[in-house]
Amino acid sequence: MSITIYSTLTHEKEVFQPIEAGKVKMYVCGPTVYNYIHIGNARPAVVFDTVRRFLEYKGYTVDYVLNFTDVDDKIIKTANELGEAVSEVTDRFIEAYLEDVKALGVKQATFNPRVTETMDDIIAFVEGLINKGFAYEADGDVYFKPRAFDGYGKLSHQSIDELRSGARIQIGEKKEDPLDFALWKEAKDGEISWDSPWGKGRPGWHIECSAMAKKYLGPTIDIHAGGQDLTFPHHENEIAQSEAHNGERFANYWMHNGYINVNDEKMSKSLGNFILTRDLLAEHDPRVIRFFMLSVHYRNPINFSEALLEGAKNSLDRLDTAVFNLQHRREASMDLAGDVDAWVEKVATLKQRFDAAMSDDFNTANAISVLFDAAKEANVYLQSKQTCTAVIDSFLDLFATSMDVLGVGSAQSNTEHLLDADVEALIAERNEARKNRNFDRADAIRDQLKEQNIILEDTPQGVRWKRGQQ
RNA sequence: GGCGGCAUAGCCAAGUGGUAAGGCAGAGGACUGCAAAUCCUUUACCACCGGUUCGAAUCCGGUUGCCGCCUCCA
Repeated sequence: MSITIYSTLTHEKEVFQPIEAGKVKMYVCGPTVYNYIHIGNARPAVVFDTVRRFLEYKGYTVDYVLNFTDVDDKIIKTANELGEAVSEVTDRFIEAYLEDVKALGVKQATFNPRVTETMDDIIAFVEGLINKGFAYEADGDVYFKPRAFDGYGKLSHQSIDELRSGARIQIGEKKEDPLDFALWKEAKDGEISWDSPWGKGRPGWHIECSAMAKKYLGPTIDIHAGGQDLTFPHHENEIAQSEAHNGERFANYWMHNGYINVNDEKMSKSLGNFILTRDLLAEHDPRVIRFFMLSVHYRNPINFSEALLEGAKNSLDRLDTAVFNLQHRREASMDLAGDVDAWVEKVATLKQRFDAAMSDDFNTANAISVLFDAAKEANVYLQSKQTCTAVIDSFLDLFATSMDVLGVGSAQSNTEHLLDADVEALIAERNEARKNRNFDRADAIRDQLKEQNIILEDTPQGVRWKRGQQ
């Protein structure tokens, strides 16, 4: 089954065809590291990690590049305010980013390049653009001329003249045209800087991604991704720089995720209405946060609230409980003939449906609904008087692999840890009491254990237990 | 002003031509000593008005409302 991807370039779903068979070159714009990330920043990390996981599940080798912008105005400002070196600030927040994102189940990128470590490539890139006539030096600065690049505006679907009316000329600008944007900025006094053919300075924002993508993935990449707000100007400029410089198509598929909103307004650092990822992680199960983000298609906005997160938790509980039911019942199952094949076939169909949903522009919302159907089927099967290990295993395998694709793993088994001997003794005593229809005593024991956060459940296959909510 | 997106049950959310998936919450029932878990049943004039079509939530035009980009932003 082929995978389709909605590309911002065409506003259509396109069949995914990698440049190189079996391989995917993917570039995701990473954070500017001057602060802890909020959950809006976490969404692309989670979404594109899921894209990557699915591609890997389909057998592709994915080269996944996520850059860190570790020099920029805001970083310098933050460093000055804190009285720290730029590198102290960036090291700290890069580490924090990686921690946050790891907690959310995001796999490590193949490469995590930093601007400050890619300076030679960036400078060479800028030189190349000047040599080809797409850029010019102006008193220590270097600017790119969008008008020199045929096709500027093709990603954001704006014509160059319409853009022009929105552009502003600031006093003291050295630009020839208001549309021009900086590739290199001359250093101000005392500012962190690098030597270049144009004097001391540092790169503009957009050039880093063009240089890094080329360095780590080559002139043409398969998928370039990022938040919707990067479409213009950032990605538009990247295309212009890269295609002007390399003379070939920059990226085949452009993916942009929607925002996380608070009260239907975009969550952003500038609006100040953000929720820090680590604050949320401190109070909620990371799996729930990730599941919440994936319960909506990645291109649609998500409205955030505690109530909605609670709903996501309850939903995920249903899947976890189904897995728990399967695991528990597996112990009492056996090798059976009967309608085993029919059930295994049914599970295979569910798996195909999951695949189909994910193949359709990574429709995680639909993929998750398939898992709920699977939970229903599994529970129906578990009502059988006798269950077959092979069927249960096929269900368990379905949940394990598909939840791994979504990056929500299966919940670690609640019964992983053994019980204390005296708890075991109490359970035994309760079983005896129930046998003798001494329900007062049985219920007292159940209540007592509940206070220790151990929940007892009587099933036809005997009593089972799990840890309650903490 | 230019460009783009969205409007589906109490809530969340899929669904691009054939009379509306899934989850949460609610109600009723079954099962259970009681619970839990589970199963069954139950809830939609798809923002509004026109049009195209045998047939539209889905396509076209218009209206209203909300949001975003055009400036740092995931």
